[in-house]
Amino acid sequence: MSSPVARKRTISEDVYRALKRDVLTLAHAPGAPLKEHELADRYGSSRVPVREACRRLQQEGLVDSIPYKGYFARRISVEEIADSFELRLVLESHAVVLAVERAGDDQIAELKALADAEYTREDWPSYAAFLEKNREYHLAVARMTGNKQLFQVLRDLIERIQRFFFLGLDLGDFGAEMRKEHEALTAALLARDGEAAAQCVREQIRSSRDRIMKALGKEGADLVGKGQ
Amino acid sequence: MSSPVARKRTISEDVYRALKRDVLTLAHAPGAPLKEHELADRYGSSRVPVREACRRLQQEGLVDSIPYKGYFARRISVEEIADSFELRLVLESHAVVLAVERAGDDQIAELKALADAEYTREDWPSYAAFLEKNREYHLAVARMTGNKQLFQVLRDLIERIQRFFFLGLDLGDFGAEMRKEHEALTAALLARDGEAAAQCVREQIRSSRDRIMKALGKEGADLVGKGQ
DNA sequence: CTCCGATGCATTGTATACAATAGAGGGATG
DNA sequence: CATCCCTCTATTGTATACAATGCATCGGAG
Repeated sequence: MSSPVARKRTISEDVYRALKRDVLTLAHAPGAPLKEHELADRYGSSRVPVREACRRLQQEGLVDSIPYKGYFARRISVEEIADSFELRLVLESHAVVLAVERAGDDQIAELKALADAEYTREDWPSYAAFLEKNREYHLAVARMTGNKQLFQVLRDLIERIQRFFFLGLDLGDFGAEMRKEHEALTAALLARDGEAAAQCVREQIRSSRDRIMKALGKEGADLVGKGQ
Repeated sequence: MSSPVARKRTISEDVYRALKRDVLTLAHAPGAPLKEHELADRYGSSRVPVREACRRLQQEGLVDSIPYKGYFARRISVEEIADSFELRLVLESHAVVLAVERAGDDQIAELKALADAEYTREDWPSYAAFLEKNREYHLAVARMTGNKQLFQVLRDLIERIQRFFFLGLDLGDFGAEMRKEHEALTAALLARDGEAAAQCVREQIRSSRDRIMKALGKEGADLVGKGQ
């Protein structure tokens, strides 16, 4: 699925990757203006690659564009959070059913290496690495469907959802829980039990959503919009 | 859902819309190189807006980009067709269930105006208009879910699928069939019968897919790639 | 004091100039 | 005759110059 030839590097591509990373991790806060010249300095290019990166991110739903006003890191609303998890529930619970039907045992076994993520609290890099590994796990499952369209849609969605976890909410300590959920899912996949796998995924997604929603209710009233 | 204020017009936005339309209707054949200067002439701008439009379409999966080689209207493969319809089946059959739960009677009633599309064979503009109206019907249903994330994903997917219908395949005469299917779906929605609505959608999508796949098998071996 | 409009500045939108790359074609060499 | 390499050209990638727009500021009118 990933291109075997090393893609030619362009500044535009580098800026896109860097800017996307920074938007996903909220290095650019939701709603913050992305000034072309500032970004050009930050990423070491001229305005042109910055603009191309912004346009791509706009199309991904990570950036808003207002003509003659500028680009802005997309705001996060409770509506977006609710909608995103609802969509993810549909897509991913179906994805695992397809994975059960189509993945090889070897592919499923590889998941185990991605299922053991942990992090130490109050340690941002560790937390970011944990989220990254968790995302890789889910993307690996999505890839196993063999459906590239589904994979790409789910990948983009999961990336957008990543942002919610960087809001600085107190989500409690969910490393251990997530690890158990991953192990249960991997087991269900290996057992070729689609319904059990789907159930795992549904629980996991609801659990993530509930953690965020609960934390939002308590402390996040000012962090996110109410969904215009 | 659509912004009430008239968005400022920029050349970049105009080119994006025009180029997208032309890619969707295969005015640019799958695989055809999109030369920046040519497009700039065609759409009456300089290369900059063309490049921005290409970047956006790249992110939508309608255009491929190869650094220092150029942009290309994305090729169509049987794999993409199969994957797209499989994904659409999941998304849209779930969407109608949500629509049943959340849409108002008035919204559903508005569907009737979009359900009566017809076309005359061998008449390209009529055919294009028919497909357009059909798409609007499905987008209206997607909108009724109230889930913007789902709507946008489904909209992009349905747009990509539109391309398949411009391949020039002999799909038979499906105007009447589609109209009946739309009426059945509208009725199911009004009756608030989610399962019946989902069944309608599944049948409709399978029917479309089968028409295309069957026609491809007969005449389209050279029109599309075999995957990868 | 408030409101309104003009003016200036910061920022984005667009065009163009220049640099880098890919690919084709041709000529020398074995 | 095949092969390699060089050059030349078409095309894209990037930087920069200029135009258009939005916004804040300031000054005057009421």
